[in-house]
Amino acid sequence: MLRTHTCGELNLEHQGQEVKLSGWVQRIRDKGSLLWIDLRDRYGITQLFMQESDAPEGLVEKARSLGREYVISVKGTVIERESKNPNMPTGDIEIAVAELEILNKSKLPPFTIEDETDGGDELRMKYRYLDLRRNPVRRNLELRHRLALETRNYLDRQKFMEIETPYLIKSTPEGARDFVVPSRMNPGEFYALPQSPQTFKQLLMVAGYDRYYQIVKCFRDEDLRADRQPEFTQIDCEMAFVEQEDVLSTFEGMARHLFQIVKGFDPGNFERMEYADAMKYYGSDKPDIRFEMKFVELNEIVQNKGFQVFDDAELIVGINAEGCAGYTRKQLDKLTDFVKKPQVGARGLVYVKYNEDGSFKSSVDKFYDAEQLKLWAEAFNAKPGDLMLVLAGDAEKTRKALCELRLEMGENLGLRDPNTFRPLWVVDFPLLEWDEDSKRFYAMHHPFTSPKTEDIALLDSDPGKVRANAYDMVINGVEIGGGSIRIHDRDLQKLMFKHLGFTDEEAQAQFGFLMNAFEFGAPPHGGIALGFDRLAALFGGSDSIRDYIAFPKNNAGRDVMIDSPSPIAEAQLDELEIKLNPKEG
RNA sequence: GGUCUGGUAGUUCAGUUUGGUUAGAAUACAUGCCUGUCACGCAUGGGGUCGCGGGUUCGAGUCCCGUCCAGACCGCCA
Repeated sequence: MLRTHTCGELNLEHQGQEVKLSGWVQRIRDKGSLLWIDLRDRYGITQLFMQESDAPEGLVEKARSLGREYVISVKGTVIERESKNPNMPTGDIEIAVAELEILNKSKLPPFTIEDETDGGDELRMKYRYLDLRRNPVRRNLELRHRLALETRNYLDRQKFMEIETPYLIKSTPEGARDFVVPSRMNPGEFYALPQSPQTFKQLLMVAGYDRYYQIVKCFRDEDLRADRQPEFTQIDCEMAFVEQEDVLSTFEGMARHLFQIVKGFDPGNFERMEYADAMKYYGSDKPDIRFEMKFVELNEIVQNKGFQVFDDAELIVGINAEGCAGYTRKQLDKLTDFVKKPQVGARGLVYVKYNEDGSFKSSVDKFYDAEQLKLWAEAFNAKPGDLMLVLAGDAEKTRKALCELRLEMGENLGLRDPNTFRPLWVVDFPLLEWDEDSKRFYAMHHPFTSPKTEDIALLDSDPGKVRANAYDMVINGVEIGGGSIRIHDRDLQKLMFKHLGFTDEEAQAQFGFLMNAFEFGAPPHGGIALGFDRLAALFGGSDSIRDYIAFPKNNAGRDVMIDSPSPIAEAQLDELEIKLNPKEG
C-alpha cells in the first residue's frame, strides 16, 4: 500500500497514528538539524518533519537529496506541531518521518508549482500537466465538475435522459465553418464534426424521447477568442410538448439550482427583455444589467442647432455617468481614444459635464448654450455632478460603439463586480438577418427556429420584421446559452428554407432526413443549448474559458503541448486519396 | 483577412524614448551556515544566440526592413 491517507485530511484527532503518505515534494525547508518537507497531493499539503539528532540513519541525507516535484512515499507518526500554522487545514500536525522512499525523481519544473506561479501563459500551456497541479487550476476543474454533476442531478430529477449523438455527421452550408474528416472507406467524401447536435435532438423528439439532454463537445472551425475554442462543451437540451414559457422556466430553474448548490445563493427570478429593447437601451443583444446607464437618444433635441456632426448623423445617443463630472481632461481624452480605437469605431466623443454648482461644461459649448444643455440633462435624467457622454453617426455602428463605452464606464466605476450575478432572458429575437455581402437573409438562430405565429404573414412582405420564438440566457453580459421553439411542420420548414434561398432540391438534399421525419408525427418541441465552458468561467469569475478547460487550444487553434495540428504521413494521404494543394505564397 | 501589445538569465520583468564601459533586478537553482520553519533567514556562486534573418552605423538589446511566435480585439462565430 502506497498510502493510508491523503495529504489533506490529517489533524489532531489522528495524533499518534502510524500513517503512510504519498505525494509530490512542494518545498523543503532545511534549518540545519531540523528539516521540513511540504508534501502535496490533490487534497492538500501535509508537513513532514525530521530531526537530525533522532532520525534513522541516512534519512536526513536522503531528504536533502530531494528536489521540487519528486514523488515520494513516507511512513511516520502523526504528531502535534510545536508551532502551528492556522492558515492550513493540516496546520496543527506534522508527520515525524521514519521511512522515506523516492518513487520517482523530477526534473526542475520550468515554472514554480505555486498558487502565484512565475510562469507565463505559453509555458504553462506547453507544460499543462504541471500547470494542472496548481491549486487555482485544480479548483477551476473542480468547479466545472460540480457544475456538470449538478446539471445532471437537476435534469435527471426533471426526467431528462442523457443520450449520445454521433460526432461523425454531415457538413451543412448554414452557420459556422465545419471541421471535416475524410472517409477512407468512401474516398472523396467527408464527415463533418457537429457544430451542435441540433438535428439529432429534434429527431429524438420525433422518436418520443420527450426530454433529452447531453453534456457534449461541439466543433466550429472559426477564429478563437478568450471565450471561444474550436472544440467546446454544451449542455444541449430539447423538450417535446412545450411552449417557450415551459423551456424558460425549466432552464431558469436549472440555472438557479446551479447557483444555489455551487455558489450558495439564489439569484431570484430572471429579468426578461425583448431583443428590440436590448438593442435600443444597451446597444447589445447581451446586455450587462448589473448596472443601468441606459442609452438615451437625443436626435430631436440636438439636431438643427448648427452642429454639423449631429445634423449629419443618423443617430445621436448617449449615456449618463453618475458622479463623473469631475473627470479631468486627461480622463476624457482617454475615453475619446477608447471610442476612436478601430475596434470600437466611433469618430469622436462629445461630453457634457453637469457641474455640482449647476453649470455646464461641454465639448460643444460653441453650439449649445446652458439652456439647451439643460434640456440634454433632462433627457438623461442627469443630476449635478454627472457626466453625459454622447456619440453620433450611423445607427448600428454608433449603438455598438456606445455599448463598448458603457461597459468601459461600468468597469471604470466598479459596477461590474464578478461576484454579483444578474441573469436575464433576452426574448423575441428576429427570425432572419440580412447579409449585405451575399444579399440574402440568414437565419439569426438556425433554420429550424419557428417564427411567431402572428408574424408568419410578414414572411413575404417584410421578412426582416418577423420575430422568432427564440431566446438567449444572458448573465452579466455573457451569452450563456440560447434556444428556440422549433418548426415541427414540414410545410413551414419548407417555407423557411425557401426564404433562406434554398431550392426544394437543395433543402431535400441537405435536410431531407429531418423534413421526412416531420411527416411521421413530429410533436411540438423546443430547447436550449448552454455554453458549459462559459458557465464555468462565469461562476469562477473569469473572462477566459481556457482556465476551465483541462487541455485548451491557443489563439491560433494549436495545442502547444502535443503540438497539433500536424502534418500526416504521405501514406495516410494516399489511403484517403487526398492530394495537398498548398496556396501560393 | 485586419488592428494593437509583447518576445532580454530556468522564470517574471527593467533597460529600447535619446545607439556607446563588463546587459541588471527579483525569483528559481547550487553550495555552506542555522533547533520550530511554513513566501524561513543569512552568506557565496553559477546562469544570457537580448525570438530569427537582413540593413544603417566606427559601434545595435536599442534605429530601419522582413519574418516567426505569443496574447487581446475587429471581421468571422446560424
